[in-house]
Amino acid sequence: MKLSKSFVPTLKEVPADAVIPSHILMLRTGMVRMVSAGIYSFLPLGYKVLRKITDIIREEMNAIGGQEFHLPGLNPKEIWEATGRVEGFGDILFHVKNREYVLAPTHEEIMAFHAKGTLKSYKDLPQIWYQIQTKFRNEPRPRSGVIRGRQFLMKDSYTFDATWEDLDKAYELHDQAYRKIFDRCGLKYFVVGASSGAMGGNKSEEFMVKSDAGEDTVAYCESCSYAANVEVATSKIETVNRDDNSKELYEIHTPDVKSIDELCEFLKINQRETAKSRVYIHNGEPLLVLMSGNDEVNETKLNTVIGGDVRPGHPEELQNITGADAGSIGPIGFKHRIIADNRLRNGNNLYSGANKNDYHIGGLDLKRDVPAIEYFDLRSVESGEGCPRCNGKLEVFKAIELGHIFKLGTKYSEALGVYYLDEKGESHPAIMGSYGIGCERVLACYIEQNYDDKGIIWDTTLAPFSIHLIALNMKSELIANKSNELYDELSKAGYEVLFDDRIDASAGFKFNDADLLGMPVQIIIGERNLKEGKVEIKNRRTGDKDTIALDELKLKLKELLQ
RNA sequence: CGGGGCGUAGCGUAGUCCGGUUAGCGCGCCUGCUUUGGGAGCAGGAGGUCGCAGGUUCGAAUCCUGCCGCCCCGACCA
Repeated sequence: MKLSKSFVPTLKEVPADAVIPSHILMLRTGMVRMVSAGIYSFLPLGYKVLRKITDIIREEMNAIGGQEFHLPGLNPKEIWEATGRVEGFGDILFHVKNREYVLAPTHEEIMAFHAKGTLKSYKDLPQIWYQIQTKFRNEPRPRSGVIRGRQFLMKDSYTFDATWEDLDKAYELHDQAYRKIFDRCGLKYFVVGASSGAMGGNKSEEFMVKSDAGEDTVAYCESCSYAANVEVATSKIETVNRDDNSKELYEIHTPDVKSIDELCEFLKINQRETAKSRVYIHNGEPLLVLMSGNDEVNETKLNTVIGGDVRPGHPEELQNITGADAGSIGPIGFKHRIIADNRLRNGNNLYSGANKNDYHIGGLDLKRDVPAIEYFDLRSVESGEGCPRCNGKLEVFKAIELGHIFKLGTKYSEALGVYYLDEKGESHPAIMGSYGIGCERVLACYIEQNYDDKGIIWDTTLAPFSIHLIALNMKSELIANKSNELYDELSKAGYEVLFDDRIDASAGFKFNDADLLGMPVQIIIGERNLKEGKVEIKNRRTGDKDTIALDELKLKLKELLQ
């Protein structure tokens, strides 16, 4: 492709609205342009890369027996009402104003609709159906460029099986296919076991990429690949001491001491000798949660453990319930349910609030003084804590979800009537699985992992072009002729070549554009070298430059672009 | 939906607090000449509903009211 005739609007300056590297670089390289919040147009260069990603996905899906569909984005609302998901999705679902249609945010319903009455016998199963289609979700806050959009491209597949064992196989096939896809795309990713949330169903795994732009926080162990969302992650930590002798309870005057840090400072003690109190309102009743030192209450874990409605108490409520303000609350004299984090189990000689402002108590023995206490895992793991599976250390960081595989079960087949007859002629709902990949996220994550201060660094697999041919001065007849000749020759040899044949762009301008666009190999045609029958070849990733004879070029390219 | 920031030419911005000529600058764009190994030089030129609507005023980018849009943090989220 000749740059002089192409629409590749690169930007020298950083657009004000872009913050994360992938967003900035996708705008600067002219891959995408925003139309509205969370709505992007893909320009030719960006679309070329997106196509390479979907081609890889398609190949790997076909390899496990997937059959590609093309489904409508516009869906009758009726079908969505059948599964209760008009309500389920709520404001996330886009509604069409002048018809009873919705814009599909995913396609379980439509796939099940097609399966109904056609997958009639166990002999028709299993099936793997997939599509690569635009989804619509009215995200309250689109962000990070293409990573969270209101309209986005997703590969979604759905499996229909007769038995749970067969579902396991379909799930396993997807698991393997996803690993191949992300490996081929050159991404560093990891896999997290997750709860399946609003999708309904049993087991699920998320394929994640570490990134500050991520929306999930995960704990990961480098040595054994343990990975879990912090909402469920556990770690190996030391529990608090239980001394041989329990002291008696005693009151301490602690003026203006509110936080655990202040208490530790005031009493010259370690935070593990303290029990922090947090008051929640659970189904209308007060609930005291005790944590060791500065450990934070993980509200997701709390919710899972006790169920129902939970919220932190308001300041006035705390005063009414305990007679004290936050910072002076404690378990002694608290007349409602008390639960504590496992770390505090059976601790004694602890310090805690006295339910009286400016007073704390010492000598607290949870076993003796709070007999009705219940222990649960309630804390969030932190970086540096021990991996629960091996002797490694956990790292806690933000991550982007690239793909998600679910064992759905029979929710949709039952709601939409996808039943088959088994060998005995008995009717059963088909057992479904659902598997998604965010295609633009693959692109954005690749860039997040492969850039430098000059621009993007493409590997050959996803690169829009493998060779960036730079003719330094197109007004020189020698250069113009030779570079055009090379362009034809390399194109015929099967290389995808981006030819910077712009007549008025200066050398430096072309170099910087080439580094920004980031094709794996640059071939630089300059007058000096050319007069000696030589060209320069540059490896974008390493920055290595070689001046080589023209007749060595093909060999060198083979070496660099294998 | 809560908090914060922003909206001036294609992009990046100054001016806004404290109202007063023709709204300034850099990049980009157009024309001509020169230049071509790391974002060229000179000369000339085009391009603006100052987000929108209303108000105050002799006079509004600037002050007031309402609305819209965009970014960030939080809440929410396959």
